[in-house]
Amino acid sequence: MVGYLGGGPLVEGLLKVGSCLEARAGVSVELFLKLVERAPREEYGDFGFPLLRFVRADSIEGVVGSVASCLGGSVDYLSLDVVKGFLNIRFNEVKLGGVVIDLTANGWAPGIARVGDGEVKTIVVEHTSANPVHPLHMGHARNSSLGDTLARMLKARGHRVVRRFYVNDMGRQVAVLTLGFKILGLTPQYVASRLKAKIDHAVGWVYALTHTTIDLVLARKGAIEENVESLASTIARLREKDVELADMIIENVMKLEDPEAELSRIMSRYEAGLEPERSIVRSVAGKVIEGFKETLEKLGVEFDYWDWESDVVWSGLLSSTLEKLKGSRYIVKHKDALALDVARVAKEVVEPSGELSQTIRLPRGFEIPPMILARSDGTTLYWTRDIAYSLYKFESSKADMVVNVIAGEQRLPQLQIRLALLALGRVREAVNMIHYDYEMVRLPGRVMRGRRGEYVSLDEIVEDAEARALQEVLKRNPGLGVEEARIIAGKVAVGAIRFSLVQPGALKPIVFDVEKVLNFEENTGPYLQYTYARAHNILEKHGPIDFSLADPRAYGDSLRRALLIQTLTYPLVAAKAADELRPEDLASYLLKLADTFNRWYQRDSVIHEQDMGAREAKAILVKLVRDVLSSGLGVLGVPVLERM
RNA sequence: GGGCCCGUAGCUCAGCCAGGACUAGAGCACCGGCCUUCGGAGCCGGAGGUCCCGGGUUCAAAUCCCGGCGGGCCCGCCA
Repeated sequence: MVGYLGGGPLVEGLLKVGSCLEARAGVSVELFLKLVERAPREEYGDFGFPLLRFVRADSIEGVVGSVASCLGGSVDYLSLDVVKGFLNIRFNEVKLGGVVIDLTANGWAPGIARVGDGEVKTIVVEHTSANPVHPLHMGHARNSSLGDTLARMLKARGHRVVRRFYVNDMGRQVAVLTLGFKILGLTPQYVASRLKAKIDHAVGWVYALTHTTIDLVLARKGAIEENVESLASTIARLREKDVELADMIIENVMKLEDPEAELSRIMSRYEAGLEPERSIVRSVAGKVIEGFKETLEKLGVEFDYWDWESDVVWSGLLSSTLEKLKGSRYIVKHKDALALDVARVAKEVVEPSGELSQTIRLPRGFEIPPMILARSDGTTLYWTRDIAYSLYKFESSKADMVVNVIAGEQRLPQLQIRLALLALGRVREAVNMIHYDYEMVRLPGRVMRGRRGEYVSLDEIVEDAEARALQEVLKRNPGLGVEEARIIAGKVAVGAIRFSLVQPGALKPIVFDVEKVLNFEENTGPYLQYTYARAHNILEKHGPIDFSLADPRAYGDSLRRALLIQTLTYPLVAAKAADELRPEDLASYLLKLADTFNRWYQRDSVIHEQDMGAREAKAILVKLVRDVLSSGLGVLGVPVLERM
């Protein structure tokens, strides 16, 4: 079983019940923790476990009696009983409260329960990995928010976490961009200053213009199916920004007889490390990455490593991996190209093993197409490089697990990569490479298309949110200086954006709605930030807590009691959310906690409390809430604020 | 044509994986109260639902299975 260190008295109580249940009823502690849940009604107790699923109805009473005697006197602050087939656990709030008061006096605060010493893993989280050809947009924001939150959760759980960004600089997209800059013969810095734009935005403009013009050429030749008029109008729209530069790109691209051949040439020259492609790509993509960093920094997202796809090739890692693949018995020729028969890997390696087919996630009855490893001209494809990179992620960090935060549209290639790892005999890596998939953010009625310059950039969203937050802050705190208001507004904006992207389950399609992100009311990040600020200020007004005076009998009141139980559940909820990679569970827990707290403090004053024992006990409750919010918001990357 | 994801109040979502305490919960918007505050980004109350549809399994289905429908994504010597 996984450990839950430092979970506090409530979690320890539950764990003891779980281990007694394991000893006396054969229900594993793990299963117990999975199924135990808050009781829906107070009269049932605090937590319930559906024992009827595991034990015959007529023997339930006996089993629970046996569990109770197993517990013996080891925990005196909880009791068990049976209602409607559920094993119900009720905490004695006065005894539990007493334990908590002592612990808190000695510096304990609820945080994510940590795994045991022997269970610490090294986990690589690769996320965002946007193509360095245009600025980050809302779609990437969901990826970054999820990825960064996962990394924070796993780290708080006690694991070693390595955050990686994979720079895709070898694909056609970068080649398109390189063509644009080759034509211009200008640096991205110069273009940016001419356009008076942030550098990644300026590069994005060159990219969209070059790409769309290429497509126009191809469409006219009938090589691709795109509407010529709509391409032309996109070009006209983009051109307005800087007619002179635009015309250079447009005219020169139009002159190309075979743009596709030109792109291939650029790609293979870059793959070979030749100039000027090498310098152009590295400098242009490098500048875009600088723009990414600036944007991500605002959101509190950082990386440990920026891995360039080209380095995977130039370091020889790709060729050595390819050599190993060539030695595999699953290698085939597919229409003259070197390919891997991943369908056969699935049939021969995965299917016979029930365990593998669960983790590898094979779609049922689906013909998995062969995976082309190299074009007939010998150049490689991005997924071939991704096989090598996958191995690199494991090896360079000695990782036990790799979490790839990648949109759901890449499910098939991700599956093929896992199968390729199996073909190489790398079972451990295949099983421990998790595709954390999420559905993409869409604009109402259409998708965001970087190659047409159609997207809502993340910088714009952050700016809008900051402006909106600033209005709110100034409205609510007229006395605040503008500088301080700006700082606060920035944090509120980040809280709003990150929370809104992490709160819905990752598989829910999100249609982007500015108003929704800019809403700061209940069920939002700012609502939680506000609740934290209130809790903090109550404690400030209250002054230092005198723990020796705190009287746990004060926790008999039903809202206070609810708050006590709820805050003490945090270590378990957060640990489970981390283990299951479900940030949304943590988000909804925090919202519920904030609701309970807001309901309570408005009708049960702390600093006006006359009874000193109750006053200090209540102050401790506020501290528990504040500490939980601080931990939870920290994990979600929502900044905490003491004033707002 | 095949595969995968999603479908719960007008809107955004939780609950589904591990079926029972569900008389299906929140928020937004709407209606009515709290401007006598430990800061109203809050609190109290109201109204609002064929849990997409149809079968099946079960003592019991929003939850599991089958078949549809609707939306999205994928099935390329693109990334």
